[in-house]
Amino acid sequence: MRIGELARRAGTTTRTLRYYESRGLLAARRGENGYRSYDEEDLRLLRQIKTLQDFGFELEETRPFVECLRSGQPEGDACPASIETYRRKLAELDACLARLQDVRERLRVQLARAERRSHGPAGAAGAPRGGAAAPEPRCELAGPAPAVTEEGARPWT
Amino acid sequence: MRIGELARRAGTTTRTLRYYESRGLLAARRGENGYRSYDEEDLRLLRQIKTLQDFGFELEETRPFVECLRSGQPEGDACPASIETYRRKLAELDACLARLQDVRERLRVQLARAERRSHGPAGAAGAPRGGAAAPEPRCELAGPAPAVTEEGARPWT
DNA sequence: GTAGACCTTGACGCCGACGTCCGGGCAAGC
DNA sequence: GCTTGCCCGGACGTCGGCGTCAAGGTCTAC
Repeated sequence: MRIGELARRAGTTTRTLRYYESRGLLAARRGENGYRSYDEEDLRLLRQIKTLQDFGFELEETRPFVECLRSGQPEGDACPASIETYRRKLAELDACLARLQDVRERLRVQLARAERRSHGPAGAAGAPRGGAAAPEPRCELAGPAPAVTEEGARPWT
Repeated sequence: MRIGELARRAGTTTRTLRYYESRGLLAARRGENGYRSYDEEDLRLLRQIKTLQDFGFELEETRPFVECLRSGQPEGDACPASIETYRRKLAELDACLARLQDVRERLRVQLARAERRSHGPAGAAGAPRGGAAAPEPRCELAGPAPAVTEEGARPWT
């Protein structure tokens, strides 16, 4: 299959695929006309990458998994390097969670204090009021995957 | 005081101060020679900004607090807009924590499965072994503040 | 007068993971 | 032949929060 189809099936873009190729992940064969050619294996590699990215892995960190798959393993995390990466990532996540929880608590306290102060004392200035449509959570983790569109039947469109 | 001194006292750099000025936070008076001139109030503004940044606030999100202080309030979070920002941030943090915890759990499960598989079956390839010096936690929150250097007595140096 | 420490503005660099645009080639249907 | 749709590579843009360098002005001490 060509790059456009692979991109659609993987729920990504051609630009992304070319980018991955430039980074050395996901090499493509070429047809006579120079077009990139992919197979089902490549789709699996791509899905592995996407899954890990959803877990907050950086592109580089998905490399062990991709190479593991390419080495013939049925699962990207069947190799020691992949498992090691899992462990590192888990540790990072724990450190991250600890920090965020600490900050959350401190922020909560600050808010409580500020609210207490603003209840009694003077300084009445109309509050912003009304839901201002939350802007962006920001977790550097990308929301709950936007659903991978499989090629077949797409009633919408 | 001039920009260099303020930067030192606030534990930041002159570049940062000029950047804040360009963003409309922290305006400076100018001396006859064109040099920026700051006072203790500015130091307070800066500290407010730093504190919030440590909490993961983006620069723009510190604006309500800074303006609150400039309006004469004794505390940057004494204004409704600041409190509103606290609330938004707290909500964001909660959403972020929920996502991270979910990811953590999924990652933990994946790791456990991968480890189980790699215990029995073949595929013995020397594991990386040895601590590889943790690279970078990444929380977008900046570690536990590097201690603000106050101008007076500095035995080191 | 001259070295050194400080200040000024302006502009480019960085990082990650792509988005977007450009000019041009290729393939298929009408 | 012409349009439409896909493909190619190259290059610049994005975002936040500054770092870093360049070329020059200012003030102080010796």
